[in-house]
Amino acid sequence: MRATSATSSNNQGHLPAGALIYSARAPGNGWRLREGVVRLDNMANDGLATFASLAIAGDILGCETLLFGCYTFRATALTQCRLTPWPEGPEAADSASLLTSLANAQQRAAELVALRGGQATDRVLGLIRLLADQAGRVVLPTRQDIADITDLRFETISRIVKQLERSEMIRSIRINGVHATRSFALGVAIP
Amino acid sequence: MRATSATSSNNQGHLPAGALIYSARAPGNGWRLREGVVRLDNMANDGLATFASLAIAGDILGCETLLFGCYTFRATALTQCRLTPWPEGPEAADSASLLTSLANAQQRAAELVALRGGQATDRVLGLIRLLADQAGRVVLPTRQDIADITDLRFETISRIVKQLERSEMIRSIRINGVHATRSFALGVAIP
DNA sequence: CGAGCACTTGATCTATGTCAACGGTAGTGG
DNA sequence: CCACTACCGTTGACATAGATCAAGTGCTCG
Repeated sequence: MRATSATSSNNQGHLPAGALIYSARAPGNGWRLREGVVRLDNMANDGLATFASLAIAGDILGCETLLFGCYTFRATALTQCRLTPWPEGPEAADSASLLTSLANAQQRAAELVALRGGQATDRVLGLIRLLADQAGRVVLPTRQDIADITDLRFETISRIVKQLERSEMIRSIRINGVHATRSFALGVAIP
Repeated sequence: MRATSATSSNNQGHLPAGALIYSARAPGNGWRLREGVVRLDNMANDGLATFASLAIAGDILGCETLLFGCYTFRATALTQCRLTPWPEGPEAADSASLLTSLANAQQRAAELVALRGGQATDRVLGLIRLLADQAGRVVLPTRQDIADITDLRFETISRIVKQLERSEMIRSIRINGVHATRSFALGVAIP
């Protein structure tokens, strides 16, 4: 783990959870995230990574390489991901498509802000809802990754997830190839 | 205060601190923020405003109106602001300009995230640095607005600002027309 | 000069952090 | 196929940063 790169050989842009997608300050191209969840980190000079942002299906990653020639953040896959190169074909520099991406980015920023404010339980629930598919199924990142995203501690996340499970807000399900403690179905409809 | 709108008569797009720029779900056009700091809020159905995002000089506001026909967030001026309509002239739907805005938006999201994590003092200092001009001068928003941005309480902000002043990290200065408790110069260089 | 905010400050409470020990899962190598 | 081991997650006991509650004080503007 933590070795594969999107530019390396991979099966049709599929990357496993935990994989490094690209490194900060490395050269490369942009990507469209088709499936999965990606974590972006600011890399301090001393090599310390601090959570910077989140990308979910549909988002554009690394568009800044078109401007600066290299990536600003480090990107790692939090769940299994599928990426395709961006810009591509006629969609390319289409300004209508860019406008949509800009509006999406501003919406995503607001969602991220919401995940870092208020009660701990609400933050975790907010993230779970953000990551859930239409059927209410989620493959959660590790407790530590959830903690980094919500600015809480992994022990706190562990307690909250367990409590949500006990109160039947979420229900553990098994998905092949996914760690037993990470796949859930929402017990209640997404509001 | 809290009454003027950007679309109303105003002197050359200048708005005073506290002014409403536009309301969520209202129709209108996009804006380029030329000077000042703007707060964006998510408006719940019950009229409750929750902080969603921050815009600083150079940012584009309300670009989603081109897609949806109305604003997603409510925008209010935290300091005196100057706005110009967007898109405008040749800059218009230029995809290079949109790409820059997209990269900026992603950078801004990361900065916002950083303002909501870690020690309270670091968050406030981070915001002060984000808002300071090149000379290290800042007109701070109200304690309550700083609290909403950093997800702290205004009493906590008050204590922290006072402590920064006493430890000479910041120094109060007087600016005409600005409340005595809000204008500061950084006592230490911006790292 | 007086009213209304915005800010300051003290005392106390509590949600979450911290530290520590242990348990379970899954990947690895014999 | 099993044993080993490295993570990852769970749980308890205790500490603390910041929240909350409660008076004040001092700007600004009318």
